[in-house]
Amino acid sequence: MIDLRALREDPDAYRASQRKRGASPDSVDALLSADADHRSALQSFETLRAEQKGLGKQIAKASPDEKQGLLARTKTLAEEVKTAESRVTATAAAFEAAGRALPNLVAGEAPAGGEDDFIVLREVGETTVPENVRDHLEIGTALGLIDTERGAKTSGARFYYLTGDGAMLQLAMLNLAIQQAVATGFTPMIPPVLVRPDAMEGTGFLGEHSDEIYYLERDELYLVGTSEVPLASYHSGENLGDLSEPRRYAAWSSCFRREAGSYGKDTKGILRVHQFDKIEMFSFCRPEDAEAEHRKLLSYEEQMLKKMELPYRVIDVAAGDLGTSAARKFDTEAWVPSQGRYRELTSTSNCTTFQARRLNIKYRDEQGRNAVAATLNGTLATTRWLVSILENHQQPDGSVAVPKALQPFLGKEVIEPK
RNA sequence: GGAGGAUUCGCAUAGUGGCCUAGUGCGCCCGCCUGCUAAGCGGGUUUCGGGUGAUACCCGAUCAUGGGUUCAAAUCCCAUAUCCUCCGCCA
Repeated sequence: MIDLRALREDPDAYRASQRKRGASPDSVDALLSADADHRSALQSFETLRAEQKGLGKQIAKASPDEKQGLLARTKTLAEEVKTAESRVTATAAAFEAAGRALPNLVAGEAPAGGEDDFIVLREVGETTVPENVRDHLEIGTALGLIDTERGAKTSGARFYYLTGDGAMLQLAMLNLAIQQAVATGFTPMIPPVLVRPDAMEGTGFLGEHSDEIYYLERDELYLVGTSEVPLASYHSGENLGDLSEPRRYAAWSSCFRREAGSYGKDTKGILRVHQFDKIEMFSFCRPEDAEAEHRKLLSYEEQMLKKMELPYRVIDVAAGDLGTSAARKFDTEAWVPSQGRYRELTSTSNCTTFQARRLNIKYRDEQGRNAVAATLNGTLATTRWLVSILENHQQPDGSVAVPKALQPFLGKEVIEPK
């Protein structure tokens, strides 16, 4: 949800933001007129209601004779109040719908354009394609780390088992990520992954992503596609005090995605699956600190990538490819030798006050007034990372070298063929 | 699955149709008093929206949520949600 006062003050900024996303600025004007309708309906209702309350007080004190006269007038007034109120309800619904239709104001620095208009901020590490390169599925199958056939037998396409050292490798990576997060001031969390409609709605996932979400109809619960949902919802409806320090959480969770509309895309291996595990960082902070916090989340992601000894690049995602809630987004993409290109491993978004406004998350500002907080999220590790780890660390003899940082968890330096 | 109870300001509670402009206590904020501290005294303190740019003032909404009855609802009626207790079933 957009800041309406800011919108009224400077609608052009929002029109420009829409154009930058490649979306129509008409939705800005639709919201403005819905807002005006709603406010005028509110005002006429409030005037009538004030009159009704005043008369009610007179009646309470009036003598029986006077009462009769007053009652005649209040009866018609009651009708007027009722119609005015229903007009308020109707305009409010239209206004809310228009409000939901407008995505967050894009940050000034974010590049304009669509999916392909990102800017590469930096490339780190050397990308190589080994001779006789094998993809992660070949490696994983040969070493007994990944079993997609039995995954399909049990659950269908895009499901898999991680087995033996494959399971250990993932646990090692997730543990390392949590450890790093705790060391940098995050509170570790294991959140619920089944959530109610209002939690899903509040984080904005029921809009553009609704096809992606598993829904348990009998129980009216959604399976989360990311722990961003339960983490954002954690403080919903709360006032977080002065927020002089950001509140940071890092959650481990399984994530579930239907991958509707991705038929034929990345069908091999574990690059795109219905269920995976993830460590997600989430920050609540003052709006003025959000940009610096965003940089921090990005730097934590890069730290993890370096610990995994992966070549990667950082991109500044273009406006048209931002989510509804994001004002700016940085992705990191790791090198995948078998494909000869970079693939997204992490994504960090600055949602400014957009998400928190919907979830009603406040803090107390310098003047002691309640104000809307900012929220940010970022990925610290996911199952997909295994793709890049296995492929970049494959060795000519068929083994895979374990990154140094994971060796203590795994108890070995190399995963050897059996 | 079944039966009961609960939901009121940050917390605890009072409140059975107009006296609610929601009381009280705790907490918190401001002040007074006082060698210091504690205590005591006085004042303030739900949240959201609008007038409106404004910390003042005025208006409206807000007693879990949504409907209804009424000139008038925290209060009466209906539905729903959540929490708690108990029973049953299951791991």
